[in-house]
Amino acid sequence: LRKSKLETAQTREMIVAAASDLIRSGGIAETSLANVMAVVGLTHGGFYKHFRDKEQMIAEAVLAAGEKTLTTVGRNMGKGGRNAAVDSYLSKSHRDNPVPVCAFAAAGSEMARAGKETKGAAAEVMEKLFTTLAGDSSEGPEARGEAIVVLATMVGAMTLARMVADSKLSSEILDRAKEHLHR
Amino acid sequence: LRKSKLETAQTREMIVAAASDLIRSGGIAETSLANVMAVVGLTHGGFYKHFRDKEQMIAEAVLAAGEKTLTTVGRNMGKGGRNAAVDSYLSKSHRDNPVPVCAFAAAGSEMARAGKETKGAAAEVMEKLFTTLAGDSSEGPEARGEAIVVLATMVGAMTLARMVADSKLSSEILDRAKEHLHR
DNA sequence: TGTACATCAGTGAACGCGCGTTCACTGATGTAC
DNA sequence: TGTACATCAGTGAACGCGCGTTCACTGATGTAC
Repeated sequence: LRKSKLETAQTREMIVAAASDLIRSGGIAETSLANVMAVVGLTHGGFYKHFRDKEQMIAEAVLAAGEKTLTTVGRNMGKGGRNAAVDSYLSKSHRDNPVPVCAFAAAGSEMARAGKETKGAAAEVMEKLFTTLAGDSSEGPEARGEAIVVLATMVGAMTLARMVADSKLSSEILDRAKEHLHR
Repeated sequence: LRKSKLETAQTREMIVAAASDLIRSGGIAETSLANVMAVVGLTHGGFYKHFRDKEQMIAEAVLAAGEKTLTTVGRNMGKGGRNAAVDSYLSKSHRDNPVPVCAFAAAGSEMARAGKETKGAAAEVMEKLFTTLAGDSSEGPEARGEAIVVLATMVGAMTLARMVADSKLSSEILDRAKEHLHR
């Protein structure tokens, strides 16, 4: 049952959005094509009318997830500067969210072993995040370097905080990282 | 063909060591029992004479990998203090090592979704690393908090550095993190 | 504007594969006498 | 110390399952006249 061009484009976007959610909640390996298509409400066979293979979808989903992170970080930067962005990222609600905002903390070590397309998408998102975290140009030439450190610390702290079951230790990690990154 | 108690204990250790290597090179999901047993030189059926299930082996392997990290970090702390430990961790050779020293950077996001035993092992390793990175007690009461930040930044920076294919950007991430953590 | 045909989004069964786990079996090790 | 038997480490086939991918088919959409 052929669909209109508009519907086809919408379906493609829905697949990418579903994959973006599943990656952030369960990582890349657990994001199966059958699950993605089921979320969209389609059967898995139709997947290949939209994508060459799983890798292509994952790469686009990483990009889409990145846009979500950028929007959130950008909004917080606008509201309360870098401290606000840091506090939001390292909050308990972000740690416990079943569908976290940041794909890097949710699937970073998998992306490190992913294919070219996925790593390219990750690099693209990372560069944009550095720019956003560096703030406006009045921040000086050190701003980019600082932004790199801020993102690395946030991703590492969130990953460690999610790795431990003990909530006291987990909170301690988030709190020390927040303190450290405040300026 | 029953083996002697000594041989049985050695086999078990070899399985854990093989799993530790495979986790650090390919993560948890890609570490299949058949691969682990093949590395040891056995067939996969015998696995269950040593472990209840995959989870138990993974948890022990995380602990074993942690001991490796602790030894390396401890040795570098002794030789050149925290700066030396940071430089070694964030070196290009650690980034490019097919069997990296640190399981947290290699499989952190997978550990965050792992079972109780694995997360317990991760927490145990983490506490020991905090103590080692805090140095001797002359460092003051801030030492533990600093150690937490140092580990989070190292794990995050290494994960980000491995995620990008562009080696200029990857080196930039490692260098900014090293600079930042030096004291 | 209406008709005839080509296109193609989506279906659902099928493929080969690797996974974790189970099991009957083998024969050397460990133990009881 | 020697013998008889129980134990159990390791084998290799088998299991059910979910994976990514392919394919013949359906029928609405898009296009050419």
